[in-house]
Amino acid sequence: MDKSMVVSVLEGIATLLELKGENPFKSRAYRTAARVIDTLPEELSDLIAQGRFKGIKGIGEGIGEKIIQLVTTGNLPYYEELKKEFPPSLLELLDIPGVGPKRAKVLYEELGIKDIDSLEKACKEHRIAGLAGFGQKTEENILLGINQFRSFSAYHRYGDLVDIVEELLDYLKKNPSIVHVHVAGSFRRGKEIVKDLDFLCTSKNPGAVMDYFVQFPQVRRIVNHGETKSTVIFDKGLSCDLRVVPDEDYAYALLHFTGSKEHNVALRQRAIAQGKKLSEWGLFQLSKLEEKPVAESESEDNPQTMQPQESKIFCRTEKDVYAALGLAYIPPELRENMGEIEAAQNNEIPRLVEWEDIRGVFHCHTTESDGRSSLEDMAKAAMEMGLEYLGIADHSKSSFQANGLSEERVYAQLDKIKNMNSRLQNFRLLSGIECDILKEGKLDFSDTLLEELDYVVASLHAGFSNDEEDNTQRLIKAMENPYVTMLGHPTGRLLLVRKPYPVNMEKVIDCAAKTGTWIELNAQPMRLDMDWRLWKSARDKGVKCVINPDAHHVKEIGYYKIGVNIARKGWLRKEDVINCLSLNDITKALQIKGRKKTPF
DNA sequence: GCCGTTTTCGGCCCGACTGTTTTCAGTCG
Repeated sequence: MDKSMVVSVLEGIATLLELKGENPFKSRAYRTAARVIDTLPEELSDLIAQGRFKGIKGIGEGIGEKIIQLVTTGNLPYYEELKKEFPPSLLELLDIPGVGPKRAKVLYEELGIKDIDSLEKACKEHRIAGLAGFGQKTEENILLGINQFRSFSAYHRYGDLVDIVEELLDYLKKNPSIVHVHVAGSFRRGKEIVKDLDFLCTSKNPGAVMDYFVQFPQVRRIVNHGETKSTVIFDKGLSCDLRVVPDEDYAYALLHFTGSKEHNVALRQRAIAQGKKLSEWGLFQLSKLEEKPVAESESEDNPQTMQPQESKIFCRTEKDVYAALGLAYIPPELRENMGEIEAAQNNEIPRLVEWEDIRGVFHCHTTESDGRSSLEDMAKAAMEMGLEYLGIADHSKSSFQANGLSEERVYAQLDKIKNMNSRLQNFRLLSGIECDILKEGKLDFSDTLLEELDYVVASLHAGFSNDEEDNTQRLIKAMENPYVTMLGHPTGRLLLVRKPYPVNMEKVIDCAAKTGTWIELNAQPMRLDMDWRLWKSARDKGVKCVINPDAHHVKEIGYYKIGVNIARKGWLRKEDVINCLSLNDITKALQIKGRKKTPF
């Protein structure tokens, strides 16, 4: 039993204890233990075998013994017994916003509700409002929560699909009868939310490819197993198609199945205007009708008296197809029919930023606040990834829930960073803070402290109201502070979980341009905030982007690559992204940035 | 269930918000 399985068992116990209404500190102890195990650099089995498992902070006698039992026997009777007390489907209810363990327990015990469907039914029959502690409003909110959950669960976050896409590509490439294979669809376009996966390959033996595809180990259900197209379902209801086409049609098919629909429609209209026809099966030159009249004898059987003749325009790559339409190559990320066709016609498609351009990142957390990796480990990981600098930005004191740093702890961390930097070569840790934006745009720390740091990320975490003007003014006020270098996750959205708080982004972007504040492209797969749809106009107003992983673990530093996808969707070039600057240049930029001269 | 310069019991992170209440419980971050 590996670490991640132990972590999920401990978290499962914590959830079940909450449902039971046990001492909340007991369930918290299990959550803490899960977190500690998740953070351990070593394998549990090694620690136990070498007798070094005792004495880890957060894991006492009780939980410690359970973990040992779990790791050595692969089973934990305590957990199995706990699970028997509630139907497994009851845990679904906790996914509904507004339903926590206490309410789930009451719903189950009083009304026998054990899954989302029965909860929805009870709401509609107004049986919820009568329960003690529940009212009409709660009933309405739960129903809204169910609708939200349902509408979101049909979609998947890009970042959550990266692994399975790579695994399936590797798997398909191992099959000798597959010549070319590519992921297409909205995943290839780098959309932050993806409904299903589309794969495309070429082969002379489609049947064998289809048989191989449906045997992919992650397949949970086969929906369709055809000759040239199959559909399967992975975990979490993720649907995935694979199509096989002849090798000579690959370019057209890849273009077609990459989309977007809107982009394809625009391309087809362009083709028609040029006397051509574009489909997934090819690009065809249509001959003029009068040149090829259909023979009279044939026309009697055919209501159409004229048959246009088609001749296929041979294209080996997508680039060839675009060229045949008089267009420069359009990268998949831009294919949203948002100006890319006009740009391609005028040869104005920019050279988009690539992840290899990134030289360092800001906004990373450590164990000092709510991160799960130490400062030392984060620095080491960043160096190993070939980055030149790593910005640390732990939470500020108002973020209690994230163990935000007090002034004293900020100064202590600053000293530690200076000390580490004195021993580092060709790499630098940058000292920063993710400073909470409080009511009325006040910052969580005084300017005196902020001035000491290399940079400041200002973020809104709590207390955002439903008043757009109020939220907007808070962000603006924060950006006007001369020590605020960048605005963190500007809209606060959590993809498929929480909508952005109401904020006038146009005003925020204008203020960023005016004050020279950088805007973050937070690359946490849950956030990807600011949205790609806003970047092009922000760029045109002179706003600089900073792609940050918002990493809470060494493994999350690499999230910046997902951020680069989004930056590309936002038409950003290397020169628009601040962290494409070398360590030398970033140091200079921070000297100006952190001490903005103009008072606002 | 964990922990200890408040040490073997008693506290454990804090505050906003909402909706339910008549002083507070549940949820969320």
